[in-house]
Amino acid sequence: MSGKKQKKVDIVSVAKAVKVSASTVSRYFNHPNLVKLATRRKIESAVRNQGYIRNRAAQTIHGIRSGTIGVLVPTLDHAIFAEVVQAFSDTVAEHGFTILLASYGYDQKREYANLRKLLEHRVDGVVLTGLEHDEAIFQLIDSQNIPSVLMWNYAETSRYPSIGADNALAGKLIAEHILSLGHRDIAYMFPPTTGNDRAEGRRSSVIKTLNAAGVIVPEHWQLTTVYSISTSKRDTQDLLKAAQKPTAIICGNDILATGALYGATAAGLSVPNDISIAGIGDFKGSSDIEPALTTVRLPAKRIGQNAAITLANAIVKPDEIVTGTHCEPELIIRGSCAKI
Amino acid sequence: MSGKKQKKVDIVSVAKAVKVSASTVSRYFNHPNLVKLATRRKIESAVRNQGYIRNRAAQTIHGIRSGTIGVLVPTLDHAIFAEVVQAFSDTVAEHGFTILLASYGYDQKREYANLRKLLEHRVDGVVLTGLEHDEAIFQLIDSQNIPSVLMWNYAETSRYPSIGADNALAGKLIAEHILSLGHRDIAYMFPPTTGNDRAEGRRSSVIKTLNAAGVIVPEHWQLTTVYSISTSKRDTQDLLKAAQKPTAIICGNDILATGALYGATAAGLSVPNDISIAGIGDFKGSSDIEPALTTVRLPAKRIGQNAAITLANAIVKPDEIVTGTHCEPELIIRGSCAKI
DNA sequence: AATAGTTTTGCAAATGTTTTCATAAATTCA
DNA sequence: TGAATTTATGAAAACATTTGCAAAACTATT
Repeated sequence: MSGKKQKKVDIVSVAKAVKVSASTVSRYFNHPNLVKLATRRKIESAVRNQGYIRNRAAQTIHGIRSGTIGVLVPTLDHAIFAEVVQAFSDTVAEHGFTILLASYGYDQKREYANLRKLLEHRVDGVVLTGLEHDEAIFQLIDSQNIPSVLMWNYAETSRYPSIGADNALAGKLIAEHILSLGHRDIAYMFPPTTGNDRAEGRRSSVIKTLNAAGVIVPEHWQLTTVYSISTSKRDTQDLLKAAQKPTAIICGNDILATGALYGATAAGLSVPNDISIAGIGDFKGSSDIEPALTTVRLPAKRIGQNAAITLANAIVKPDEIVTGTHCEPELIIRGSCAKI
Repeated sequence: MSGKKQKKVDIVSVAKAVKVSASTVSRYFNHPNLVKLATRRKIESAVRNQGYIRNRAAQTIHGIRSGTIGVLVPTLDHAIFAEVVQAFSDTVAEHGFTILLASYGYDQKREYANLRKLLEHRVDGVVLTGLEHDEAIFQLIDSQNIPSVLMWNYAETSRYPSIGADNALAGKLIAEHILSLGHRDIAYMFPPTTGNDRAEGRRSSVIKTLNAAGVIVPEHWQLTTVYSISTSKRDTQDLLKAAQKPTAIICGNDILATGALYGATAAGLSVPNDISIAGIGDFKGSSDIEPALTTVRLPAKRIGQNAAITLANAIVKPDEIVTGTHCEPELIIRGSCAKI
């Protein structure tokens, strides 16, 4: 398009322009202090007006780091994952890495296939979402011996260092809070938990905490509801049609809780006077809804940042041992729950 | 870790195991029909038990496509961008591409720097978000002559083919709707529009449409509010304290509209009886809120998919000319607006 | 069994860098 | 001013592949 003939511009063409060897140009980029200031200046200007851009691919085959980190998430389409990825990406960018992102829609086969793709690109490290993955995935990563961390959930003994919140603790916090408000007739609503260790951790710990306090949730108050405001709204309305109503509903995440809130209102109940509703997550918007949602904050941003720092560090200092970090969930008391 | 000594596994080690040359193994991957079935079988098994993973970097320096597409978004932290990226990523994945993602927080300097990074990785194509970018960005892309598309907004004459919704049309649709309901005392609320051609397009077209109908919005009803439910809630409350109240508020996006809805309710007004509130975007949740939000749908998923198809096609068929696509915005009438 | 044609394979060069080693140039010091 | 250092540069090998060309190994045909 432009007047200049589209000549291939590489390190050699830059070198030629400066009348210097390719090695020197290479050094200009990688060990600038080894090249004389005057030469550096000349190279700089040649680079500029040829529009030369370094070729990471060519560097990578020397065993030099690719400068990419593979990120595997189930989906970006949940605000909370988007937030984690955003924080992760920003933070690794500060360390000079770019992320290769792949999402697998909770499908293990796709997760494995995506991981292979990332490895073909010789990513310097990998982040997985959640603690549990197909054994084949772990083995594949092991075989490439590149650093890897698990983000979002935390457990002291996970296959790789984990950076995240302890979901069981989150469940415990909210259950204890509801109990402390005097509730005994409690319903709960969780998303389907197969292949989703995060939701499952919360769920079982809510149940355990309630049971420990002597509260047994009758079967028809144990709802399983897909991740959607409209579905949880409908399910809540149905639940509240019965003569026997719970005085509180614990929801597995804030989306479900938002739906439950709408559902309760639609059923003619006042929140929190007639019924208390609690979520888990503290999603964006949860504090703005009317009444504001009592929930447990899972610090997405902090998790993303910490995971990024941990992984970036593991990459540049391969000999240090890598440890996980617990990003504590925190009970956030707002208006949607009240004393009975 | 395993018993096998961590031998470097490359195409050569696979070749050795099969007693065949590296070329043949290479062909096994790239032109399988050129290698005898029996040999193919043997290679396959060697690949499997050595755990060989192809090295895209080594291919890439031969001018072969890298199989990556660079995606530049202002942020992932708005549901709507996350949705676009998700759809884009899923769709290009079907064509064998992986995305290199970089976000720049609406900062042009960072956008440029990120673009350079992506180019260093020799992405096969680039998507930018929105129509307007620094001239340096366009020039950089031009100089590398790789295909590029603009996504999210649509304009017939954009620097690169654009795939998205016409934001001016979206603004027109909602303004016309509000006018058609008989409103004349109209306020509007937009995010700061500097460096955000999307919001600006909507804003000016709302103003134009209102003016054309003889409606002039007084200065104190022209609100500029940052993208946040709580801020727009507060601003709306303030606005509605005055004796003179508008009968409708047009909001630049659904987040602001949601806040406005809360604000109106908090100010003791009933929506839509006392005041109508309209948004733009049709974000997830907009249909679930009470009352459900009247808005204009910007088909994020469709945009992402179309952008992906367009770019993937431009990459594999470099000679075809590439055209943009308008993904029509659509007026969605729900409960938050009523006849005056 | 010889020839012609086809299919399969290997050799070697090429890709764009980095790095080691050696040499040349510049600087310091006596 | 020359030797001893130090600093700056270049030549060539290396990295993991792909590919054009030519040779080898088959098949088919007579």
